[in-house]
Amino acid sequence: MNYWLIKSEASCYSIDDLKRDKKTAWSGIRNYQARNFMRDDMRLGDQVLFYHSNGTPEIPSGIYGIAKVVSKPHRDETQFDTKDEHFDPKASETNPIWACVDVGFVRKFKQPIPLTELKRDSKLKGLAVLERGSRLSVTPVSEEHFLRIVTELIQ
DNA sequence: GCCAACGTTGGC
DNA sequence: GCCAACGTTGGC
Repeated sequence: MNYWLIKSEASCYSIDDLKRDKKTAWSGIRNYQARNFMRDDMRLGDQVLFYHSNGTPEIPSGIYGIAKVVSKPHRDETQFDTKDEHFDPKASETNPIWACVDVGFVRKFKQPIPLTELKRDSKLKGLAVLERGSRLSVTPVSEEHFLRIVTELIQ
C-alpha cells in the first residue's frame, strides 16, 4: 500500500465534484514527475490525500479529504483531444505521452486541515506539499505522515 | 495581484 | 549540453 497527495484547485475540480462523480480520471497532468508517479508507482487501492491549492479565504489551501486509486494506470485521453485544454500536439495514438489513473471518492473531512495547521505540525516535517516552492501536483506520502493526518489531525 | 520558485523550451 | 527566456504554479 502506497500513499499519495494530489492537488487540485477547488475552482477546477473540487472534492465535492469527486463526491458527486464517485470517481474520475485524474487526467490533464502535464508534468513528467507527476506522470511517472501515476504511471509507475500507483497501485489499485492506494490511499490519496486530496489537497486544494491556490486557496482563498473561503476555501483555504489544505487537505480536504481522502480518495483512493481505483484503476491501473492508463492513457490520458485528453492528450489526443484537440478541444481539450490539455491537448498535446506532440502526443499521438501510437506514441502517447501522458498517463493517469482513476481516483475514487472515499471521504471528505468535516473540517479541512489547512496548510497553516499542517505547517505547525512537527511530525509532518518532510511532507512534500510543505516544502518551499513545491509545485508537484502528485507526490508520495509516507505511511507515518498519512496516518498522522488521518488518525490524529482530523476531527 | 504580486512574485518567488520551478519546469520547459529553444537558440547556440 | 548550456542557459536565458518564458510560462505556470501557488502561497501570500
